[in-house]
Formats: sequence, C-alpha cells, structure tokens
Amino acid sequence: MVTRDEVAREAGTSTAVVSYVINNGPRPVSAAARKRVLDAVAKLDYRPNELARSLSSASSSVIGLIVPDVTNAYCGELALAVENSALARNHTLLLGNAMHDDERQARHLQTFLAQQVQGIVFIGSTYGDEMFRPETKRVLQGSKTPLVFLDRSTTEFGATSVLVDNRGGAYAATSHLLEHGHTSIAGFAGSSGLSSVRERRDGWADALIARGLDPADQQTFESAFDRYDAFAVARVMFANGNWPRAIFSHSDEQSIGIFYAAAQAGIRVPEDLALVSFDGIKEAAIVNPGLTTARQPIARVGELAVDQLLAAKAGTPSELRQEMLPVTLEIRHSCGCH
Amino acid sequence: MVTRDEVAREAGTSTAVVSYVINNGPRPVSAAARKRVLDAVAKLDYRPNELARSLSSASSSVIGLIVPDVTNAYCGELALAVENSALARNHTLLLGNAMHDDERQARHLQTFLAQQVQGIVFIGSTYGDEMFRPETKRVLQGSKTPLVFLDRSTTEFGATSVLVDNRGGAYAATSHLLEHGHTSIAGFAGSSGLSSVRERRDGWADALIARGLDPADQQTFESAFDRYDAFAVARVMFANGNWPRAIFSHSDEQSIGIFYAAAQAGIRVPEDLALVSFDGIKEAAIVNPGLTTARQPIARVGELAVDQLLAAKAGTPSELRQEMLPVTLEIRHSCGCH
DNA sequence: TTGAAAGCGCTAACAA
DNA sequence: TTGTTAGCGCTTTCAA
Repeated sequence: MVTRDEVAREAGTSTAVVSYVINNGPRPVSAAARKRVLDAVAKLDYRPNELARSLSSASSSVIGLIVPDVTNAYCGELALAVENSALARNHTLLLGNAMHDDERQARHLQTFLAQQVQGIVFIGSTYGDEMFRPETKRVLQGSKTPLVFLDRSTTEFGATSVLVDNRGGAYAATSHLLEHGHTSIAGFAGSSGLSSVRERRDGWADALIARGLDPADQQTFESAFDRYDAFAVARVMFANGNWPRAIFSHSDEQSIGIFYAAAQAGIRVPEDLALVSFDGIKEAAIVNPGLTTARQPIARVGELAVDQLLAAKAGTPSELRQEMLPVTLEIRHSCGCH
Repeated sequence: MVTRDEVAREAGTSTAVVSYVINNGPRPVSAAARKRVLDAVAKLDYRPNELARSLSSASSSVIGLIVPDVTNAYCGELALAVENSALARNHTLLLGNAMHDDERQARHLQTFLAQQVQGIVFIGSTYGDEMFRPETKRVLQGSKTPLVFLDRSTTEFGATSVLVDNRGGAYAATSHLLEHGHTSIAGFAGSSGLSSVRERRDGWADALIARGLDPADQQTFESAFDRYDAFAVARVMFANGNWPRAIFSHSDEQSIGIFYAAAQAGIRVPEDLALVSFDGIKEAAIVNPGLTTARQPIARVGELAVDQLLAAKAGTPSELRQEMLPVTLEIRHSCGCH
C-alpha cells in the first residue's frame, strides 16, 4: 500500500505539502510543487486511506442510512435517491435494514456511530408512538452526530426532517375518487404510530368532510407499509361480502398487495373496485391497471436529506430544515379514469 | 467523546489492559482488572472508535456490497441476506448501486477500497462479456482485498464465488412446462454476457433436447433482469400475433413484467400463456397466479458470501470456494398446475 | 510557501 | 499479568 510518505519522498517535498495539494488546502502550494506531487501520485497510483483521513480530521465521508426494509420498493427507491445524492457530494452509504425490529435498529445506529459516520438518515422509523426505545434515545442524546428524519417531523436530538405534503396528497387522491361519484371511500392505512399515516388519514378525512361525508362511517383497514402484509389484510377484506367499492390506500406497496388479492378473488379494478394511493413508485406505471397515486418527489427527498446532513455538520443553520415538499396526483386508471 | 485513555484512568489500569479486555486478547487479564475496566466502560458509556481500531489493526468490520440496483426485488432480497449474515458476524455493509453503469461501479469500488473495507461482495456484475473495464481491473489487481462474486464463476483477482445450479434449475423448470404437454417453449432471457444467463439458457436447451425438441426452433427474447425492461419487451412480444404459449423466463422479476404486459394485453396466465421462471423471490408467492419458479437458496447465498469473505481475509484456504448451491422447483399455478 | 512535528484513538510488540 | 510505547496514515498547527 502506497502511503503519503512515499509520495512525499517521490515528489521531493514534505508530507504536509502532499496533504495541501490533495485536500486543496488549507495552505497554498506553488504550482511547481503541486505538479511534482500530482505526478508522484499518478506514478505511484496513490490512494489516500480514508480511515486515516477521517480519524485525523474528525470528519467522515460516510453517511449512515437506516431503512425499515430495502426489499420494499418505496424504501429501495428512496435509498437509491439518497445514494445518488450522496455520490454527487462524494459520500458513501452505510446501509442498515431495521426490519421493524427496534433492537436491530438500535444496533445499526450504534455501529454507525462507532464508525464515526458524518450523519444518519432515518426512513420511516417508528416503534409504537415513540420513535425510539429509551435506551436508543440515550445514545442519540449523547451524540453530536447530525440526524435527518425522512417523512417524520421532529426536532428531537437536534434533528432535521424532510417532509412531504401527506395531508394534501391524501386529500387530492381521495377527492379524485369522490369526483368519480363514489359516496364512500374506505381507508386502507399504514401502521398507526407513524406521523405520515396520521397525516394521510387526516387528508382522507378532510376530503370526505368537504363532501359532507362522515369519515367515521367509512370502512377502514390497516396493514404495514408493504405488499405482503397488505395482501394478507386485503384477502380477509375481500372474503367479507361487504368489501368496499373505492379505497384510498396509504401507499403504492399496499395497493399492489390489494391488486394481488383482488385478482385472486376475481375482483376487477377499477370496474368493481376503484383505488388510489400514495408514493408514486416506478411500478405504479406498469401495474395493471395503472395506479392513480399521489406522487412524492422521491429524488428531491433524497437530495434534501443529504444536503441537510452536510449543512448540519458544517454548522450551517440551514433554512432547509423542515421544508415541506409538494405531492402531485398522478392520474392513471385504477381510479376509473379513461 | 470518551476515549480509551479516560477508561484506563477511571479503571486505574494502563490503556493496554483496556484494549486486552475489549478485544478479549491478545494478552490475558486478571479477573479483577477486567471487572474494573468493564465497570469503567459502563460508567463512562465508552464506545470504541471503530475508525481508530481499523487503522491500527489494519482490519475492518465493514464489508462493501455492490449490486446492480437495490430497487430490484431479487437484489434487495440478496442484499438483505448479506446484511443478515454480516450482522451475525458483527460486520456492517457499505452499499453501492452500480445502476448498470460501469463508471459508477468503478467509483463505488474505489471508494470501498479507500475505506479499507474487509472485502467486497459483487452481485451480478458484468459489462459486456467482461466483468470489469480495464481500468477497474487494474485497481483490483493491485489490491489484496478479498472479493466474492455472487452467481458468477471466476477466480480472477483471487476471488471466490457463490454459485447456484443455474443449469439444473432451468432444466427442471423447462421440463415441468414440457410435462404439461407444451411442444414449444420460448426462452425469455436475461442480458447476454452474464454467466448465469448462459447457464440458464443451457438448462432450457438441455430440457428441450431431452424431449427431442430443437432449441433453435424456439422463440427467444431478451431483457435486463428487471420487471420494467421485461415489461417493455413483453409488450412488443404480445403485440405480435404470434406470441408464445409457454415461456421459461430467466428471473421472477422478468416474469412479473411479463405478467403486467399480459394483463394489459388481455392475455390470461396460465390459460393462454404458461410461465415458469427462476429465483424464488417472495413476491412469486403472492402474484396472481402464483409463480412456478426454480428457487435459489437466497439466505444461504448471503451467508456463504460473508463466510468466504472472512475466510479469505483470515487466510483460511476455505473449502467453501466455488461451492454450487442447489435450486428447487417451487410449483404454483403460472405453469398450469391445479 | 514550506517543513517539522504533534496529535487523532487505538493495537500490540516488547519489556517488566 | 501489566505497563510503556511505537506506530497505523493522515491533518494541521506552528515556526521558518
């Protein structure tokens, strides 16, 4: 392994100068010296040891990302968006799947902290109504590592969050179904406890109320934010003779589970059941029928997450904190359009 | 931040002793001293800096994982399997999505190397018939970092691989379709250049030949290993009046894309089109109809990948290298059964 | 503009 | 069984 010392020797300079040119600072370097160093670097194929750099500079180019489960299409797309954004800023991702297990989440968290990550991005982290169990909270409280929550508004632990207009999106989606003439719209919600679920439920209720309908009169269902659990819940739902004719589902993943259950039960979408949902994952465009959904700006969310993290580390009291991103209703055919 | 020095002071021992108890070696420590250290650690809530440990010990608890695209269900499940396995051995994952872009892949690779990862696991890495572009090869050649290829047999760069019985699985899947009485079976292949694609194509051909059928007489299609590209290819396929009545598709992801295209074209599975595929992702069980597929032991693949990596680092000339894992035909309804 | 040198937090060889 | 100490590869202060 080639080290900085060898480069310095080859270039005939001190090791400090090598650092100055590699880091482009903090001291100026003469053009001649810079060239000699660069030549030596090329000749020896020198690659700085990031570990040593981080240790010495007390800063790292690694960002931790904790997701519930990458296997989930929405999480996967978000993780990819975060990676794209991290890459653009010369950072890498340490990934942890929490798998809806708070012990596993805590473990990832501690590992990331021990690895001296630059910051940690959390996606949809919640256990019960609390975000973390007490032990985890203590760890977080004692750390100065920047935290960013996606889709979860909180300023605990000095965290920042990237928010999307859950309530507005749910309102738009539900209203669209109402405009199709439906007079009752079931709510197929994500796991309670999540603020996004509360907000989407509120948007759905708002839309009903705006039409003089009572949310309390509607059927409601609940499943985890994934196609498998939604599939299981939907099967039970369809087994009941009285299944709803219109549904606002809290996520595309859940909608896909509902689609599968409907297909199995011989129920046609949108003829027998109209469906709209939330997220706007890629798959919404190719499922049959195309899924009408309130689309989140996923790429933008990933971008802001990394921006906020780096701003927090830099100590910049970013105006980005708690920004609320817009959600757009993407109309396809599951709602009955066409 | 609490350091080892503070722990030593609190425990009234030397810093070496603190290291010995934390690392459980390499020197023995008296029970009394151990207790004092442990108490100090607990009292101060000390957490070792992994960066410093790695730098000093020239070994790391981080493993790099390069996948084509986590957004792909198969990749996601494999990534999760690798994480599970890494977690069980107290390691963490640095994740990189190559996105079918060799420059991006090379970048991840270099970053991982700079981060001094313990080793790198590659999933389905191929560009053209080569695995890497020349520049990347040079980097790899110059590195002593253990490499593990999933589903790609090679011993270049001193790498190890975890193989599955692609040919046998494809043979079993195709044969099953043949037993249903089909006299021609189209091949819906993954991207050429991948060894797994070659092997699955061979297995399909073997089965046809065993029945006296000529593979050259069959229709063949090709798409990337994902539902989106398969969807696009399948749409064109169905637009042609002469679409096949039985297909062996190289992956479940592709089968799902075919399902979507079929649904859109009003083609029923399995009545109008019988389908079998490969991989055995979770979703195969809930799609409609259930997907008959040659299932890979995904969890076991992830386990072996990490085992081989750590064995390689330890210098253990592992007997695990190049092990070939069995594939099981999982019969559901897409083939026409029931 | 450059160089010498003191760390960053930890491991482990060596001496006791 | 314990302590001292020399690094690991790099950053950055301080003096030149």
